[in-house]
Amino acid sequence: MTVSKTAEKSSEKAGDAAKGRKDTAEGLPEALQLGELSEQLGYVLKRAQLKVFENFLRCMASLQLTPAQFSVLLLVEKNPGRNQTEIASTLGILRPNFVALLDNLESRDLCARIRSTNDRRSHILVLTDKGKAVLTRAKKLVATKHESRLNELLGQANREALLEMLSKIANEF
Amino acid sequence: MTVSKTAEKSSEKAGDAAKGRKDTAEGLPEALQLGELSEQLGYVLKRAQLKVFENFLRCMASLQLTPAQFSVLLLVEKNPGRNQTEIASTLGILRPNFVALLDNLESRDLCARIRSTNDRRSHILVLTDKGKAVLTRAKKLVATKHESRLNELLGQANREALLEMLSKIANEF
DNA sequence: GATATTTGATATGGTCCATAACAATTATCA
DNA sequence: TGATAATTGTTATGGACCATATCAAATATC
Repeated sequence: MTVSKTAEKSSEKAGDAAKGRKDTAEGLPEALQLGELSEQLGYVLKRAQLKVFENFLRCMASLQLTPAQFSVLLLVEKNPGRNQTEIASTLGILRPNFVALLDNLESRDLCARIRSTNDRRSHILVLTDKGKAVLTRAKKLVATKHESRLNELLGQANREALLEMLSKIANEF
Repeated sequence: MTVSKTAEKSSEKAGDAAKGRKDTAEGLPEALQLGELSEQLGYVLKRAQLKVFENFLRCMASLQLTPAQFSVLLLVEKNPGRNQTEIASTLGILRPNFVALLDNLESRDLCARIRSTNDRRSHILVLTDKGKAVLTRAKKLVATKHESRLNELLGQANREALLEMLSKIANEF
């Protein structure tokens, strides 16, 4: 490691700062200043996304559905008769990585691969009855526990505005 | 794989749907319907975040800085004299995972670890002169190429509203 | 009918994230 | 003071997610 002269000087200053920094009366260390970080959209976006996914997983704990799995079920329900490539690509999932995800859903009898009679290479995806039932329950959980809490926090109008802006970024950026 | 009777029936329907589905005049396959997915905040949030990070990396290609590395440099600049644990934890990075990240920055002479004289267990973090210079250039790139494009897309007022809502989610959800 | 393309699948490597464990150092407190 | 606990940086390790190359079977193309 090499530190230039001025860097060494600033490091001495840093040491002094560390020594001189006062903790609060309760003995807690002073909180760090986020500074420009709190203005960086990417930073705040990432942290918000982590919080939302975290809460999603908690709400779905009883059904054991991850966001990715939930999105697959939703998309297959809305688009019956599509094959793996189509479903995976519209979700931004690469075909190789989609295989294990589907294996999981199929082993839990939530979804089924069916050889297409038109093109015997492809597998058509369908929700099983259990898959439909689970998805229905999942939607209810998301609506009542997850999205509703976001409405509380932001307000209905703001939530819609947020969704619109994020869609714009996702589609046009 | 087991499919219930009704699921089998719906799969037949799915097969028919696949057979009956018309492609566009140009021969392109019909686009899938996102349906409720486009209303799921988590889904849109994740996609927007990926786009923003992707653009960030493109803007920073000349400086070879990832979002995480940039955030470390920003935080160290704003909080000189803090140790690894403090910097890492406020960024949500676990101490073990912070080591390699710092090794990288230090090997590029952007940042330096300095043994604290107060507590000889801890390493105080400082930006080197090169680190300060690179960070200055990075900030300019982010402002002119990255954040400015978001302003174009959303408008200044909307961008600020978006940031506020995301902060609320990140901090209070 | 020979060649190219597509589909699902496997293998594999990279990155990020999380936990356990360790040596050195410091804090606690009997 | 001295034994014990806690903290700091670090290593090792495993899991989740993501990306590429490759393959056999099936289909498309010409």
